Amino acid sequence: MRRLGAGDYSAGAAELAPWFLGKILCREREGAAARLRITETEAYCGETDSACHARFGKTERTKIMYRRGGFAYVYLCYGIHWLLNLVTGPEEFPEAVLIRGAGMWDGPGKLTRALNIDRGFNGEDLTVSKRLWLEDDGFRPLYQATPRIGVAYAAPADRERLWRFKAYSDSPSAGST
DNA sequence: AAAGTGATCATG
DNA sequence: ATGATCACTTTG
Repeated sequence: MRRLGAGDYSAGAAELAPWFLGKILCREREGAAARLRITETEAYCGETDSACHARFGKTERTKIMYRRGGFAYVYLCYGIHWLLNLVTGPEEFPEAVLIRGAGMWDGPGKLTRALNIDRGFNGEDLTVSKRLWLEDDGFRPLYQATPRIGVAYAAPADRERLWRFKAYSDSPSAGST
């Protein structure tokens, strides 16, 4: 069991999104740590990705995406849901991976609701945080890649990219090594 | 199928 | 200051 460090977040989002599948999302509160295996992710890849929040450049909201990988990017979606993203890549490359499902929760909004993750986690450094981090226990699930959800506004080429990754199983016994 | 919800961003 | 937009969820 190993906490992910800055080096683990240094590749691009499209490469890391499937790699995050099977990693363990750890949320500590009131002395107890919830550990949920990540089952679904999506990659958002920089200013040239017309589905990415950074498509209009660096703003107050997106500036966290321009930091080095390993920070959390948390934003409010549709006025209701806080969505958790993992910033990836080197400084000044605004890429991030949306966590769409983990453990028993499918849906990015349900997950953050269950874990009490809100705007207070935006900018959290997951490589050192005492309340939110990722661990690797070696499990690598099989997965399928599909187009991303909810990006109808993006250019056709970006809509079609297979940047959504879903594990077939969150149980080590049913997956590969 | 469609509403509910409010931060964010562009415009004035 | 105002209006359009939106990486979702729930209800019918």
